[in-house]
Amino acid sequence: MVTVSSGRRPGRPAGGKQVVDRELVLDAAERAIRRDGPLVSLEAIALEAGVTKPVIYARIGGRTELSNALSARLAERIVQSVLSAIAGQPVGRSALVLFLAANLETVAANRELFLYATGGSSDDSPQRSLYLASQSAAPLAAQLGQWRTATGHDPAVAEAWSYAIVGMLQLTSLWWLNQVELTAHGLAEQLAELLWSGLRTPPIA
Amino acid sequence: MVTVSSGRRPGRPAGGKQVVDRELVLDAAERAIRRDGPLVSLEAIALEAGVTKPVIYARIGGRTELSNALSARLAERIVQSVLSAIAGQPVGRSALVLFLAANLETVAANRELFLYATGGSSDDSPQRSLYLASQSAAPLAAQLGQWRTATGHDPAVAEAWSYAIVGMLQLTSLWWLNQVELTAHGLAEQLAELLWSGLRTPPIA
DNA sequence: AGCGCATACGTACCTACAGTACGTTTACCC
DNA sequence: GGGTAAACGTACTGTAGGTACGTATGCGCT
Repeated sequence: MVTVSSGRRPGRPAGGKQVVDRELVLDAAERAIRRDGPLVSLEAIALEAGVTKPVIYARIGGRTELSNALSARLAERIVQSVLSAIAGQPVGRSALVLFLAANLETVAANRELFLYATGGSSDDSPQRSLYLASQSAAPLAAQLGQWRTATGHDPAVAEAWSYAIVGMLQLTSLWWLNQVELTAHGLAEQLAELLWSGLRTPPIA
Repeated sequence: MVTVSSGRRPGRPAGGKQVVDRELVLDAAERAIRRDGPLVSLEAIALEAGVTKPVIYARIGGRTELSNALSARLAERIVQSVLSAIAGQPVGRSALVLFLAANLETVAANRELFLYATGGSSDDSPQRSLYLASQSAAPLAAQLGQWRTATGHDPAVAEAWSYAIVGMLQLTSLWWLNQVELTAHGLAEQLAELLWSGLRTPPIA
């Protein structure tokens, strides 16, 4: 591909202000990902933002940081959505369903971004995947630990359990997004059944 | 980097036999990954195998297929390890612990390969991640469905549950590999507690 | 007002790597 | 013994991440 000319001439732009700030770059990156899939190039993102690559590097700092920033965005959307879904609800199975459904719906609403975040780039993505997961897992672990203590149980399992639940949601979402024969609520019910009651369901007989 | 000269001259090798076959290429790829991390180049793998890139393409067929083949290898090792661990065991919590521990131990024994398989490359890795997961999830779903039916429950949840369990193990493994303050058996116990009894643990009081 | 320095860019380049066209050597078969 | 197929390395192309450098504008200082 020929080098993209951005239509502007070199030099500081008239007005003395930055043409785009960090948030606008991330917005452009999201649009580019939605349009071109998880494999977008930095140049395509820069073009979408109306600037050139060095500006991306000045605002964000390379492909790794871009991936981290976008993953953090998605994680925060999920956390916010989940928090508002279970606000005021007593701990219990129905709250768990709300938690799971809110998570699934947010993922579906940010489909391309989710696919990008879960392994789209070429970086040390195991590390990033873990980083993304920890953003969701950390608040969950805090809640879980607190609840375990309140009900008289050992809170030591909270961290492992939170990663377990986040991992369960991650892969299940990926699977779900490629099959769609199930509503978010339907899948949330199935997962809630496993998480709340466990495999140890006694025989009907 | 300069083009790697492999020491051999062009032309069909004396003896008329292939210098390396598909399995040897995959072995070399594993060694290269163990040595250089998940970001190894195809050239480095070719060098490790003692051949050049076009041979890799002839045997395997590009980066995507290489990733798939390596992921399939890991998946099969995990499945085999798990099957031999629970062979002859009655369904129950202790069998679940064995299942989880065998899974974790195999992942730990193939650390670099696992990191490579869970997002190391630059391809459509969401698809590959799902492909890898399905290799573990499919047999699990069959067992789960069978067991659900045998105990008089709806087997429709089996597929979602199997992906849930595999995803749980995937992310938990990733987290565990970066912290190591827990034995495989210890973590397996914590996960078994969640999976077997669920969150609905009644208050002690 | 005019001069210098910091700021905010785009252009053009370098490098690395996936993927491929082509030539070269050996084996096999009639 | 000659021709074809198999097996392989060399050398190239395209693309994408990352960077050095030149250029135009704003701002403070004299």
